[in-house]
Amino acid sequence: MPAVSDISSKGSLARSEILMAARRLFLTQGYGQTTMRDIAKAANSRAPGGIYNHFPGKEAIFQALIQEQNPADEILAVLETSQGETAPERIRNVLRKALPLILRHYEFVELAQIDWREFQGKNFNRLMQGGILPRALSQIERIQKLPGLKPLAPFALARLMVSFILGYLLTWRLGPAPVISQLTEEQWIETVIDTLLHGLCTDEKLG
Amino acid sequence: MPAVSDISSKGSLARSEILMAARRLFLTQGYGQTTMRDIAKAANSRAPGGIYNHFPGKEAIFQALIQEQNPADEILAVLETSQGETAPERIRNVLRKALPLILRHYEFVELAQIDWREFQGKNFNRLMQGGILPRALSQIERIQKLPGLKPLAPFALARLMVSFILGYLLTWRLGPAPVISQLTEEQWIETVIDTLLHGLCTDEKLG
DNA sequence: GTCTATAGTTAGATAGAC
DNA sequence: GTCTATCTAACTATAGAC
Repeated sequence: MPAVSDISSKGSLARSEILMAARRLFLTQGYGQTTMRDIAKAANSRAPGGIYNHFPGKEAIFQALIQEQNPADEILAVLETSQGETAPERIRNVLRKALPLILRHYEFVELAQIDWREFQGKNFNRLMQGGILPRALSQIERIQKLPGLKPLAPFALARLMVSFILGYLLTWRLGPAPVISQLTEEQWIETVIDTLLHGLCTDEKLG
Repeated sequence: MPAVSDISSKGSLARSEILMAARRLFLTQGYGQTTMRDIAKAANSRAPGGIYNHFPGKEAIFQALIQEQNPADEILAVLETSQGETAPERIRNVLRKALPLILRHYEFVELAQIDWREFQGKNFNRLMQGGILPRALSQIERIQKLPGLKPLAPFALARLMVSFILGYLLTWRLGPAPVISQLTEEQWIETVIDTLLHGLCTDEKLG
């Protein structure tokens, strides 16, 4: 039996079947509406009791999803390997890779939302405390010091970039189809990046 | 006894006490963790059974919160009364009013989030179907036709503005204190609006 | 219209055979 | 490590006195 604290024990087939079934149900039905019986049945019709050989309880299943199925490494890799001599080039290159990447991991955004509503963001914050947040912030601060940007307050670029990414994700998910289908995903991404870098206005300053 | 479908029956003191107590608990503990007993106790130590004189069940309390405590009218008023000859002026005027307004109603954003996770956005969508979404979209489309903007796809301004607003709200709520406290709320708002209108880059085009 | 008391259900979790 | 069977606790909702 894998010990509760044995994070590395992902080898068990049953364990990952339970995780996958729970993930699907949490995302489609919500956490509160999903019972241990639901999870057991969805994980190859197991017995509910058997789940407790792998997880001490329902919340532990959710915690494992946040800890083990997050895209943090991929996103940090994009930030830390981005190319470009000027800040605008770097920002464009980062967002061109990061936006589609996060879109592909949109389900994790929804898990984070569940964590926020059900557990006050406890599990997501714990994940961030593991060094992810400072690593990301310091990378963005480095970009902010490159040439090509207007003067900005400390961390302003970080907030604006995160703000853009979140706004893009949520409007992608929530926006009514007639709006979203106006452009392809690639076209929307270029539009968003152009707006962040150069704004909406024509060059003759009016506003 | 107020009929279940009698939307106008907000006169009852007990009813609004129940709504306020439920709202507070849903926001702090989450919907799933809040029981009818909790709500009854928080609403002046009522008996749980008494709640059923005012609402047919727990979900009906939540529905009433979404339907009756949304800031849609105020936001539409900002859109529909905004001044300015050019698009950039209108955008700046709208966002200067709308961002602080929505920030003051941030709790409603959280209620919408609960609706999204617990009820697949059913109640929020029902609210939008009542004419709010088309009214807002048509106002933004009118702004997009004013002079001063680069050419944009249909609805692109709408998506970008909503995206900006959502990103601003969420980073305000989720951002770590060291980042958010760099500027005052007014300064952040001006920074966000300037970025949306004119971009992050210096005027010599580099990116 | 509000209370007490409770019915009826279902949840998370456990025990012990295999 | 998985099963069956079951425990205990908590839930929503109802019935009926006042």
